[in-house]
Amino acid sequence: MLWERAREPHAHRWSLPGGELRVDEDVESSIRRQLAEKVDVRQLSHVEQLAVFSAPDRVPGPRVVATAFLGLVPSDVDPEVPSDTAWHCVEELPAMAFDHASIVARARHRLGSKLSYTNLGFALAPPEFTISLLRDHYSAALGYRVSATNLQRVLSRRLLLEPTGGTAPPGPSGGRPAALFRFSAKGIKVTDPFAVLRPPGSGRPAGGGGTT
Amino acid sequence: MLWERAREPHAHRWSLPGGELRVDEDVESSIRRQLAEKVDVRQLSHVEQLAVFSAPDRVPGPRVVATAFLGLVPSDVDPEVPSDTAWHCVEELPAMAFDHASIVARARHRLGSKLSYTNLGFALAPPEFTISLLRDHYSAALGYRVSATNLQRVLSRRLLLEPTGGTAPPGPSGGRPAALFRFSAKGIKVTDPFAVLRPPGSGRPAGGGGTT
DNA sequence: GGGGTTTTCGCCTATTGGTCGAAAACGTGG
DNA sequence: CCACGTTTTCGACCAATAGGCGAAAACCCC
Repeated sequence: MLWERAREPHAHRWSLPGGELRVDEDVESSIRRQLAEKVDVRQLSHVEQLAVFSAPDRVPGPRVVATAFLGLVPSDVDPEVPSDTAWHCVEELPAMAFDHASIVARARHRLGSKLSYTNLGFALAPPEFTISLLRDHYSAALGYRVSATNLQRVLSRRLLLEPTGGTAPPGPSGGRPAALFRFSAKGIKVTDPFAVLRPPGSGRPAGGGGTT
Repeated sequence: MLWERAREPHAHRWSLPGGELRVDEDVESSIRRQLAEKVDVRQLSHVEQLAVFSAPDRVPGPRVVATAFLGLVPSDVDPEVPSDTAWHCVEELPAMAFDHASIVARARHRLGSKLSYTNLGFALAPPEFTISLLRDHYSAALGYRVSATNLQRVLSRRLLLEPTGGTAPPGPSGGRPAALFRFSAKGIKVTDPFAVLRPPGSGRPAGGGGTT
């Protein structure tokens, strides 16, 4: 989600939402506030620090240090955004202001990596979803085709998929109705690493702490 | 590596090395400068951003935002450090100033996680090393016993180990001389994630960009 | 009811991680 | 110099995971 800058520098170029850190908030509170106030995005399914961008010349004038975040919104929510703001497909991004293009590149890389070894994929989907929908999100994020068969098997083995019992109606061209699933917390708990060679006894990789 | 604070606040408590960001440097240059100037640590085998710590009350007085780093030094180099600075074993850390204990906890978690899915382990070892030495480093970082047999096989399969042909003399209690290895760049290139389900053609997981 | 479509499931294979025990190559002490 | 303890190395074997393929299931429309 980008908004079009009105003023110089870099007028009319697209930039990431953000703003200044207040003295009484930490960086995560700050980005959540910016997103809520400026573009009315409140239903973030995942927020994590990406990196600090601090090159002295990253913006003209006095140096600005930015803490970049990766934020995800489920695909079924579509927040109303101001007129100067719009969603863009990551495959075809416009010219962006400052170093924001490299920030986006980092975010994409991070998301792609974490999809395979965390349960971050569920942050992209609605509470109830079909395997096909989930596969489409994975494909979009990863940039290549993903097998629905394998995706379901891998996630099932990790105990992350729980059938709701319901089914979704097929599309206009027919087809078997897809079973609905929800995310199950019985499996891997965290939204983060694990899989460290293999902790001592545990057959399952152990969960770690927060968003490291 | 910690140094003991002389002044209030938190006098006599141990804290992580660091300092203020200058206007003409980015955060990584800054931490490298601090380590070189203050504690004469110049041979870092790996440096990566950990996270921003920005709670308004993390230090007394005006708010200080810290960008924390994970830095690794090979086990064969032992930089001379000032008298108020000392190496500490992560298993038995002293009381630490501010929120530095939580920073260390994050760093440990990050290192442990990345050991299994990156080649970060080689940053802990000298240019030439035995499997036993490498295993000891892995064990220390992970906090549990690691099998040398398995470590060697896993790393070999990833094409990361290259035998030098030489051997290391056995210890005072005898034993077969250990073969020496060096890190090979033929395998996974990056010091970072990959293993994304499985990119299209590639039998090998594809490498990504920098230190994301 | 037949043809096209989409999902689901079962079988088969390849790769990876993990364990175990034997063999190799060294010191040492009688 | 020869048995013994020690450490490393290597092979065999097993379990868990990932990926591919095709058949069957369940729906649409005509």
